[in-house]
Amino acid sequence: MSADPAVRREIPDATVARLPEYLRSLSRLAEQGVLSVSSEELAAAVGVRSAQLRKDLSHLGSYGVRGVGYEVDTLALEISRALGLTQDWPVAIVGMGNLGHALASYSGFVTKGFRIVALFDDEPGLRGEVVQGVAIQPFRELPARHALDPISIGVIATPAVAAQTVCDRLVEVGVRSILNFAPAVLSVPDDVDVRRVDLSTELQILAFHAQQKALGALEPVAAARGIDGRTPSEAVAT
Amino acid sequence: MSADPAVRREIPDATVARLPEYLRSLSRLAEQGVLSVSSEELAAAVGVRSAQLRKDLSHLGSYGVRGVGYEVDTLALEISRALGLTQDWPVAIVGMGNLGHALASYSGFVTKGFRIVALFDDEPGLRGEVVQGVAIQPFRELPARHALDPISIGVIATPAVAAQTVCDRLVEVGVRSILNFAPAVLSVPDDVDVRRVDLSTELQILAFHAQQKALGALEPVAAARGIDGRTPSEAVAT
DNA sequence: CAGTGTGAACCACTTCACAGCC
DNA sequence: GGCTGTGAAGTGGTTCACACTG
Repeated sequence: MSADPAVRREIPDATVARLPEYLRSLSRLAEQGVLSVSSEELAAAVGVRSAQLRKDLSHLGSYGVRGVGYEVDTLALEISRALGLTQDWPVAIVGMGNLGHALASYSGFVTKGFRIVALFDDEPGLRGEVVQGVAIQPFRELPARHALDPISIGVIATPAVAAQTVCDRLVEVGVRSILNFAPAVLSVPDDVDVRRVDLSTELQILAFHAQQKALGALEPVAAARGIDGRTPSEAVAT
Repeated sequence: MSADPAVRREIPDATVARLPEYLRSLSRLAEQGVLSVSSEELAAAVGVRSAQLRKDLSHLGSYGVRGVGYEVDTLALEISRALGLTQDWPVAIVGMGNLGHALASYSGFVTKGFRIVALFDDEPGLRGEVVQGVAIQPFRELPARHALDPISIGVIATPAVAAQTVCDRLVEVGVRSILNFAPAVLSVPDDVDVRRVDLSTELQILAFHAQQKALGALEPVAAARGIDGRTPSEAVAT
């Protein structure tokens, strides 16, 4: 195996998942004119431990100053670079119901690196409607649209039944990154990356924790005196 | 202590996060009239390994039949029970923009266990609009609404700037489970459970993987120099 | 015998604690 | 002196492989 010294690959998935949070906090700090932060401060803002933050950042390289902290701008730039946000990612949304509209209008989209280049929906009533400067077109236009200006990321916001078909078409034209909001498991080739966001899954997880709390509460025995000051041992964490 | 023998608590978070997926697949199978599945089949449908599935299910109890598999109905019921879906969870949505509308209309909501009891938005133009049988009301009505029919889960679908205030009010009246769609980190007391769903985080994670793939692709010759890629062994996984 | 349930090995991530540097 | 960067220890989750059972 290789112990390549000069590399910055091999960033753990768990770290990658937190980088966007760090970036968001850094952007806010930058807006407020803050020039420098310590790992302690930034970690507090994001809601992680400072050791975790430092370890995460160490995967990107050494961008802090010992005894001082991190320069906000520099760190933000390095995280952006690591995430690939210094380049432009053309995004297409398929399915322009309420969710599709919400996504298209979502401010976070426009910000860093992402650019909506196409909106698809076969509903005749939506044909031609312009959202955020982009006109909704029938999904069959995908190949032509893609040929014109290649799509990097496809967002599926259709009903579950349509999701797999839409996904297949996207993969067909060459889209390799898919964000799926439909409650369906998509099957794709190995080289395609799918992430799923699902409301009902999240609700069910909340319900589980809520139930646990409820069950714990009516556990009379152990509560010798401690209903109030829960030991800081382990709160229900995300 | 806490070695309660008669309990089946202590389900790992990672398992809890997968149970909703299992449940969804089981429901689909049930619809198709399938009566029994093996761990192999169900795992394939969900996209996990069969050993993982069996281990997960073992945390709930022993509901399979050796040499045969799992009875679809029974297993679905047990998972529902474990997740707390056999009871009713009253949900309120705050912020009825496109996203709020999308969430309110989301079919997954209505299904198991979740019931929308209130929709809030201060926008005068939305006042009184009825979505899925529930009228939108000003957020200041929260305490009254909650007193009338307590809310278990609050969904925040407001802009980021309003999120913390909305969250504080929810916590104030006693809501202990919050699903946050706003791109903001909420601070809450220990006993409140917050889950965040964030579009731009997901996009950024996709962008990272896409970039990795791109870098890997132009590796064939240039490994000698500082560029380095990764071994082609394992593809980018979620 | 086919397929579950599970100890044990393995692996990834987190946390600790401190050396190193500004 | 203060804070980063990081080996080492600790924790939790996954995978293996097989004993067990209907």
